[in-house]
Amino acid sequence: MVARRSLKGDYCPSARSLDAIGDWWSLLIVRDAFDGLRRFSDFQKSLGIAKNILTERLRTLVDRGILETVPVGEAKARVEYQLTAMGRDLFPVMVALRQFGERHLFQPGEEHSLLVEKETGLPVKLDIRTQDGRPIEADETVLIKVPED
Amino acid sequence: MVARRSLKGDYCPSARSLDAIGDWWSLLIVRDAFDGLRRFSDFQKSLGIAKNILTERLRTLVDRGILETVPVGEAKARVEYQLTAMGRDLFPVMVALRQFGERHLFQPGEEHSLLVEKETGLPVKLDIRTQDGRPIEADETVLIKVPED
DNA sequence: CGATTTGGTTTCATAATGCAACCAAAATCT
DNA sequence: AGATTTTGGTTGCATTATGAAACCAAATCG
Repeated sequence: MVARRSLKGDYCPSARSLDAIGDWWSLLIVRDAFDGLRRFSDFQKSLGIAKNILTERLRTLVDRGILETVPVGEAKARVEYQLTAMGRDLFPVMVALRQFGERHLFQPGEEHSLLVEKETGLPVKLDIRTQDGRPIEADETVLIKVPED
Repeated sequence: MVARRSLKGDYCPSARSLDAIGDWWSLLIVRDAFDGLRRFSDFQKSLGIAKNILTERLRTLVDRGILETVPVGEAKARVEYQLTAMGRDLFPVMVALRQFGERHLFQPGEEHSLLVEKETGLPVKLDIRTQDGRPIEADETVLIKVPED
């Protein structure tokens, strides 16, 4: 394949994000981490991912600061994986993907999962707003370039 | 590689979304489409993607209803690609990815692009709220299962 | 009308991924 | 304690996905 190009140096923040978590499995691992999974075997069972690939993905997610290992029990040999603060900041990405899926990728009445507020049980909303709080659409926005200092 | 598993049947909306747009190039193509790119050669120049892969990705994005082709000029042979209504609904995903990147993947003072409101030039915000408008964090939410009717 | 650009397709080499077998350390059972 | 099972991987091999480059027909340009 000649090694796919890294986007780490791209000036577009979306591109860099995809570089960090945009491969096939990484976001699914992060989703499971948000669901509370912590052990190698948990991820493996949940995703049906090959073990060598899971090993590699967990390693790079740790390298990139999205997951961290915590020793389990007395021994330092066995670890669990949990989201870092940076990893938890992927929450809006997960919610955005979820809402797109809910809206467009399910038949009406089809069984699916739903993200709700713990306290009230009501579905959460995600929206894009201006600084003064007015909801805004894509065509009312534009991309500008912020030069280096 | 033995053909990676499709998530089209997964009950998790995030998983289905990733199935639709979660490969290496698709979201970058969608990002460029939001930036106004429409021609094969535009995407090719912007992304540096191999032409055969671009062909395949454009085709599946059209198949999945995220892009649509519009004939250009008189001839039906030449087409441009534009986002469908469904495709435009990926806007929050793009913004969420962008904001994560801005926050975590750039050095302070490093050059980057920024999404702003056309009218005011002010950066847009994205946040997750309860039904009554209170901003909410991941740990105040929980996933429930919505059974089929 | 001839040359160039656009929008691909085909071929080939290589990297990424999956599967299955294997293994050491930890945990559990007797 | 010793035997057995589970956990958390690693290794080797087969296959798929991807990229690069060559090629090509139709549209466009001069």
